[in-house]
Amino acid sequence: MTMITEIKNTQILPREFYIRDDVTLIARDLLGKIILTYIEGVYTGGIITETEAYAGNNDRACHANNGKRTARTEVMYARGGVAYVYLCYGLHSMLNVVTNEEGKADAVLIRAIKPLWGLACIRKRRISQKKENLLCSGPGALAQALGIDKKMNGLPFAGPQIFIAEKWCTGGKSYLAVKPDKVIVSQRIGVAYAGEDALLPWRFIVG
DNA sequence: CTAACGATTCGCT
DNA sequence: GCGAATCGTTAGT
Repeated sequence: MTMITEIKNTQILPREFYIRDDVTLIARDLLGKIILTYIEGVYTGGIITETEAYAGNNDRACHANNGKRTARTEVMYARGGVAYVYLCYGLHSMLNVVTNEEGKADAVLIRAIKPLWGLACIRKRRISQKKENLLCSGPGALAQALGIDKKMNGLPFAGPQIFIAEKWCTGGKSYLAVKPDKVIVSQRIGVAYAGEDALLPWRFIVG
């Protein structure tokens, strides 16, 4: 009964949010935003707490560096606001937010969230993880917690399967994205192969 | 076709 | 701290 009201009050991030040229700015701005998936009738999600920026040009850590086009990277060239999901080490799905206009292959890797919605379901998906604070920390863990895999590659963050929002209404309550008052900046994880580009301060954590 | 490896995680020492 | 798990993607033969 309250469903219609809830949907109406929810504020999905507008497409313009993603269509900006500075991917590091977007990576920062994503901190504190609300992210959820809707799978088999269950919403799971939380607040974004850690991101990394990857730039299509002049960033050797980026899969689509300097125009590299393969079947896997193709979605990175799409218009911003859709998901880039790929499998890492044969077992972990990585969730990225594609940004910038069509043809510019920037993306933001979501590395961690603070889980708030669908905790029972999240714990079920993360059955092997006993520590509550590690449920959604790390890109592979986070994707597993939210039920994200390659099937979600290319889906828009405007829903209905995956959402990023400024405001989310559920259970008669509304939640606003929180602007972190402190952001810790550091080098990106696991990109040593990128040479000098591995040193770029493009990892952002809510402090 | 083949081989090497990765934007990682977890359990064990 | 170390190493196994595990397979799609990629580049090279």
